[in-house]
Amino acid sequence: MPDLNLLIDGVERSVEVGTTASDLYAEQRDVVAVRVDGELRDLAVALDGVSAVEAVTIDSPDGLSILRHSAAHVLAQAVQQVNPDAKLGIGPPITDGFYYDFDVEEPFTPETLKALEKAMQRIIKEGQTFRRRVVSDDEARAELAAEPYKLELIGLKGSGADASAAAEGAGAEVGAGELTIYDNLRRDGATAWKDLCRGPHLPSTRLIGNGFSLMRSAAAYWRGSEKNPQLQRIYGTAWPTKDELVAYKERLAEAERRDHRKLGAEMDLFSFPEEVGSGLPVFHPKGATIRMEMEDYSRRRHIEAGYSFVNTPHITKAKLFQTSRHLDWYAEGMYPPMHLDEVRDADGEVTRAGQDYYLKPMNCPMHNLVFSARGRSYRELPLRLFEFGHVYRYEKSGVVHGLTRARGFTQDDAHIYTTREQMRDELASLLSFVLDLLKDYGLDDFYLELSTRDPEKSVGDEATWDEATRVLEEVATSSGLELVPDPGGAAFYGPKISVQAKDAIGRTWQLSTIQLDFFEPDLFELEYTASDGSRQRPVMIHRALFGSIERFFGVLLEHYAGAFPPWLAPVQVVAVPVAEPFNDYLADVVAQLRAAGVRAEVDTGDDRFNKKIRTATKDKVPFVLIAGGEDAEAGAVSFRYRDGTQRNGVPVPEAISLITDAIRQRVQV
RNA sequence: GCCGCCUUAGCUCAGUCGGCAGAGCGUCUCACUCGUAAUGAGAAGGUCCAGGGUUCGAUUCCCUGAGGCGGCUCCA
Repeated sequence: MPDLNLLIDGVERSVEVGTTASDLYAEQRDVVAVRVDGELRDLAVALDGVSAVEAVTIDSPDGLSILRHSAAHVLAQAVQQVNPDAKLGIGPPITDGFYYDFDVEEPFTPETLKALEKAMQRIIKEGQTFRRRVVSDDEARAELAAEPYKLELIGLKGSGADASAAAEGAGAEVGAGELTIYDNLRRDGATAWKDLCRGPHLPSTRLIGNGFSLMRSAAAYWRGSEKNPQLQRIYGTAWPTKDELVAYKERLAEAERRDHRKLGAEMDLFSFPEEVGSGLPVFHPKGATIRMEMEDYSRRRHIEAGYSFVNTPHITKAKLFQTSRHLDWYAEGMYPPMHLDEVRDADGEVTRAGQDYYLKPMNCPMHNLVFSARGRSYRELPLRLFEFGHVYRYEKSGVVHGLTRARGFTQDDAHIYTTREQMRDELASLLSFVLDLLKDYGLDDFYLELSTRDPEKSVGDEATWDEATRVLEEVATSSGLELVPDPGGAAFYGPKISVQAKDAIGRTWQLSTIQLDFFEPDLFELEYTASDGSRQRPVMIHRALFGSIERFFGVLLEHYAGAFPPWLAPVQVVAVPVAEPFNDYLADVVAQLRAAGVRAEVDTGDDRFNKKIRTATKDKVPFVLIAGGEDAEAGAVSFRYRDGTQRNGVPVPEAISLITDAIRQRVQV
C-alpha cells in the first residue's frame, strides 16, 4: 500500500504511510538528519503529510552543527552526572565546535575537563538515542522547575520576543515555534537525561565517537550581558572522524606557531615592556625596519594618488573633543585628562582656572582644523589629508591583545573632503586604491562588510544616513566582491565599508575601513566656496587602510609566518663564508649590496659553516649568499633560499641585480 | 571591567611537601672550522614579578597590586 507520494532528494517516490526518515536512510550511516519541506528534523520524523525530504549528512554544514549540538548535550549530561547541582545555561554549536554554559559553585579546572571527557566517552559508548517530545509551556516549566535559566528562556519565548535575539545561542534551545524537550534514552528505554531543546539531534550518541574534545573553560555572562551573572562555559570541538579532529588540532597548532606575539619575541621585532604599560608596544630595530618599509611604500602610493600629508599633535585641549562629540560618546575609551595650567594661591583657592588636555583617540578633529585653517575653494576638492597618526585608546584591561588590540597605535589615517557630487566617484576610486595597495602587501582574498546605523548610537537624521548607506552599498556592489551586511555596526557619525582579508591559513581579519561622515563637517562648521560663490559644506570620508600599522604588522607577520618577502624582510641578505678566509670576499659583496640599498650582513662569527646556515634559515632570511674557494675564484656567489633550494655559481653583478629586482618588484622568494 | 589560570637566567621551561636555585638554547672566552639546518671545552648570567603579612626562616603559604594567557563584555 504505497500511498505517500513525495520528493526524496529531488526524486519523486512513493512510500508507505508511517514511514520515517530513518527507514528511508537506514543504509546510509552518514545521514544524521533530514530537511523536510525546508525544515531540519530528526531522522525519526514521520513523513506523513510531507512533500519533500532531503538527507543531511554528518559532514555537511547542517550535519556538523547537529553533531556539535548533540555533543553539547552529552557534555551537559556529563556535567550534571559529576555535579548534580550544576544549573544549565545554553549550549549551541559554534564554528568548529560547541559550548555549554553552567552555573556551578566552583569553576571548572583542566582536571575536571579531563574527567568530563571520560564521562562523555562513557555516555557516547552507551549509544543513547535522542527522543524529541513536544511539550506545552506549563509542562516544560514543571519538568524544568530545577533549571532557573531554562525557565527564563521559556518565559522569553512566551513573551513573544525573539529568543535568538534575546540571547546569542538561545535559538538552539527554544526556537520560534513549539517547545520541545529532548530525552536521552538508554538502550533499555530509560531516560538518562533531558534538556529543553529545539533540535534536531543525532540518531545516537555513538556518532560523536572519537571526534570530540573539550578545549577550555571560561566565564561568560548569562545572555551575553555584563549586567547578568557569569556562568562557567566549557568549549569543545567535534568532528565526524578522529582524523578530522586531529587535522583541526593541527590547524590550531599552526596558528599558535604563527602567533605574532611569539614570533615578535623570537625574531626580536618588538616587545611590550611592563615599565611602559599594558598595550603599548616598542619596536626593536628589525621590527622598526619592517614598519619603515610598510610606511614608505604606502607614502609613495599616497603621493601618486594625490594625497596631501599632514602632521598633528598627540594631545589636545578638551574643547576639540567636545566639538567632535568624542567626549560625549567615547570618554570611557579615552585616557583620562591631564589637568594643566591651574594656579592656586596660598589658601588653595584657584586664581587661574586650568584646563583639561586629552591624548587623542582619533585624528579626524585635527584634520578638520587643517581644513578650516583657511578658506577653501571647490577647486581644491577632493582634499585628501593623510597622516600616520599615533592615537591612544584606553582599552579595557581584559581586551588588550598583542599588536592587534593595543592602547597606543598608529593609524594610516586619511580624511577626504569632497562635494556631494564628487562623493560617489571618490568612494569608488578609493575602494580600488585600497584593494590594490593591500594586494601589494601580499593579501589578495577579500570580502566587504557594510556596517549600517545603530539607532541607539547615532547622530543625525535618517534621510542623510539612508543616502550615505545607499552610496556605500552601490560602490561596494560594483567592486564585484562579496558584500556582507553588518546591521547596527556603524560608528555614531556614519555608515562604513570594511575590507575583510583572508590570510595564508584562511583566517579573516578586518583591515581597511571607509567611513562616510555627514556630521562632523557640521560640528566643525567646515565650508568651501562653490563655483557660484556660495558657501557649501563638504562631505567627509574617513579612511584607514591598514587600520593600524601595528595591527597590520601583526597580521602580515602571521600571514607570512615571519618569512617576509625580501622588500619587507628586516635582513634581506646574509652572506655565509664557507670558511674564515672568505670573510673579506663576502664583505666586499655585501658592501656592493649595501651600496645598492640592500640590507645585507656577513656572518663572521666563530660558528662553523653548517651552524651559520642553520642560523640564517631560522632567522628566515630570504637570501643566503655562500662563497668558498670555487665561488671566489669565479667572482661568484651561491644562493640558498629558505626552502633549502640552491642556485650556485652566480656571478656577483648578476646576484646583485637578482636581489635588487626581487626587492623592487616586491615578490616573495 | 568580569571569571579562571599564570609570572623562576635574555628565551623556553624544570624545581624547592617552608631551609644557600637548575637544564637546554642564546651571550662571552678559548680552541676548532673549505660547500648548504647544531664542533668542543669553559665562563658569566637570578631581589624566583612587586609590596605587605604569617614564620626562627618565604621563591614556596596568605593578602593586595602589576603584567601576561584563555574566554565574556567592549572595540569610535
